[in-house]
Amino acid sequence: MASIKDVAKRAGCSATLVSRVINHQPGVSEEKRERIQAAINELGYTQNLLARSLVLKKTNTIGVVLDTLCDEYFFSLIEGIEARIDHYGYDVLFCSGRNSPRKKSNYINFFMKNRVDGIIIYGSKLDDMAFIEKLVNSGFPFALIENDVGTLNANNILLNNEYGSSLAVDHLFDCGCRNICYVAGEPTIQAAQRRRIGYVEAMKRHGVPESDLLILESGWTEEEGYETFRKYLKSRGKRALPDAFYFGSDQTAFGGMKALMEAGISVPDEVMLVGYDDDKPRHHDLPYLPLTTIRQPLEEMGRAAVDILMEDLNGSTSGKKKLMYYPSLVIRETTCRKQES
Amino acid sequence: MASIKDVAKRAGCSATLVSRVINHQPGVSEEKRERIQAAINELGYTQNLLARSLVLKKTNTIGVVLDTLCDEYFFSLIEGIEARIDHYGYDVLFCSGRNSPRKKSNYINFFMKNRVDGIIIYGSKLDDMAFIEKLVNSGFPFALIENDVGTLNANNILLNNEYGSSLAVDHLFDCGCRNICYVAGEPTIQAAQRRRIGYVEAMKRHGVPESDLLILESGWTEEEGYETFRKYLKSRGKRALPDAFYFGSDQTAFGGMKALMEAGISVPDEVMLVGYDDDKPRHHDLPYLPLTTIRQPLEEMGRAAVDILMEDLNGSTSGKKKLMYYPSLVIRETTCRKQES
DNA sequence: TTGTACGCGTTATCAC
DNA sequence: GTGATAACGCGTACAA
Repeated sequence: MASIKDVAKRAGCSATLVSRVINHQPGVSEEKRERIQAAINELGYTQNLLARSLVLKKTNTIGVVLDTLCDEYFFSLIEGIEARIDHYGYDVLFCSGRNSPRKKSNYINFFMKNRVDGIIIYGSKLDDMAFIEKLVNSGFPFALIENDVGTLNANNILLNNEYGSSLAVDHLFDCGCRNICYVAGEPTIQAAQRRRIGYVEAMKRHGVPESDLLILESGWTEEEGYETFRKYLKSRGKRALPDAFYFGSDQTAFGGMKALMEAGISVPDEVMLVGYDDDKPRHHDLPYLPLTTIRQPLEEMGRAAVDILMEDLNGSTSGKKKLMYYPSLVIRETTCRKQES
Repeated sequence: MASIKDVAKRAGCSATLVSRVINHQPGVSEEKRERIQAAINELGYTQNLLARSLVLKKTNTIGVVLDTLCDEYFFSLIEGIEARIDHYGYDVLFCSGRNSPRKKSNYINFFMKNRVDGIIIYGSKLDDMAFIEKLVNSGFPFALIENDVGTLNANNILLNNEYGSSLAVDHLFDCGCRNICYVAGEPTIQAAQRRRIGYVEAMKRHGVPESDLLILESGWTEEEGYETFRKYLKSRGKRALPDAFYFGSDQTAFGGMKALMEAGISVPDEVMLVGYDDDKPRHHDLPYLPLTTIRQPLEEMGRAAVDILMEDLNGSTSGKKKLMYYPSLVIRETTCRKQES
């Protein structure tokens, strides 16, 4: 690979002038500029960003670490990040933790070794907390989405999951439901815990004593939801169902819906369903009913993450920022206001 | 940020020893090793990969450039790449051209400036050919998926689109269809042209004269497919439909299916449908019929791209490699063998 | 306008 | 086992 010196030699000048030409800086005579440009073309020279960033102590790049790249759920977030980053003239690099905390922290470490100026990290399992703490102590600029670091001094973009649960429960009460079962999942995920707490609080607010609460434990995939509901329906026999199920995740809800439909139970007439995430079914072999759900403003959060990180990078603000976003209710066909009888 | 020299000073030794410790190399006394490790922890030192890669002339990283990160279609490809890359101990960085050829070439240029050791590029619009040529001439290691560069000397992983079309047409003939309309789209996409050619050839092989061929032009999104079919159905009035439609893309097929169902036309009884890509509907508000389609071995291609690139990087082979993959037919519910009458 | 000299943080070479 | 030293390719004071 041709270096800046090779170009200089060929153009018959010093590397300084070549550097100026590459970076569109003034202070080069037209004649030299042309000769240098010609030499660049002849040699097929490209700037070595490694060396450049090394001396500049700046890469003009930010890294994004997600749990996986293969989940539609992240599309809005990615679009938000991409849309906003151009505004700052930065490049974005994405990588995936492939659903492994170890891989994820590996990639964060990779980025921290001066490969990027700042990192945007989505979510995390609870057991990553030690890692997050190390990250905070390192002083490396980053913004963390959907993982509450509490009092730790970090840029933190959060979603109010308790509020989401209250939206769901309130809506179901509006629809005339009283006996609402929560389908919980993945206790290692922070959001899952919060949604569960939100459910309990909302039910209590509606006057349901905690001892009357129904909670079904399930994994958060469609398959697990399906299995959970098959067993649940089987074990109940002919006993009456709750008025409604509120699922901590849409995927679980799709699985549950499938099991209910197969059992001949009519949604929303016999039982109403509310999910969480505004996600889509992964399978398409069934006529899934459009699911009432809780939507998170992911695109907006992606843009905010970029903005916050850039502020941090430019040192325009001193402290770290915490932002709280609120989800909204999306009413579809698995819930409906029942006729007053 | 603490540098290797800071660590050396604190540990009371030279940078050389610190380097050995970081890179797990032998030739350091146990005593020094411990003192260095302690200094590293106290200073919160992290290796600067920029400097390391600069001197090593190697980043141990490959870059992947896709048209977009927000399309399920790429999931298998991404998984294939990720699954295989670990085998080589490399890191992968993804970035998206955001469906803009300019952005895409920007990112390729970015990667080429010594940020990665090699690049995997998916697809391309036909008008990128000039850019591809530049890329080839640069000598930078890369593998190009789904874009035939012809005689250009490049690692090229291809899909036989003509073969896919012949699978579709043959299957429809098997189902008793004779009058098969091809729904073409996006002439700027190489694959679209090939599929069209494949359709024409297959029909001719079945004895249908070229002048009898039916081709409907349409964009490749679901919305465009829907609009195309609404207009088409309207303009035809009561005249008979073809026996079948073969779509150059599943998305178009979903749109067409929607329009057909709305018009009260029964699939597959009145008309059969075959798509291409083994894609999923983007919308879920309709009970889409599982679509018979042509599936591409994207995961395998992703793995192959990594393998080929690594061979190239290690210089174990001299020339560039060309690989041709063949799609397969996936029979679902939009086609069926009709009863012999 | 132009060139020299130095430093960025790292690793490899070669003495000791 | 240990430590100078040079080199990677670049940007930038500073001097000319």
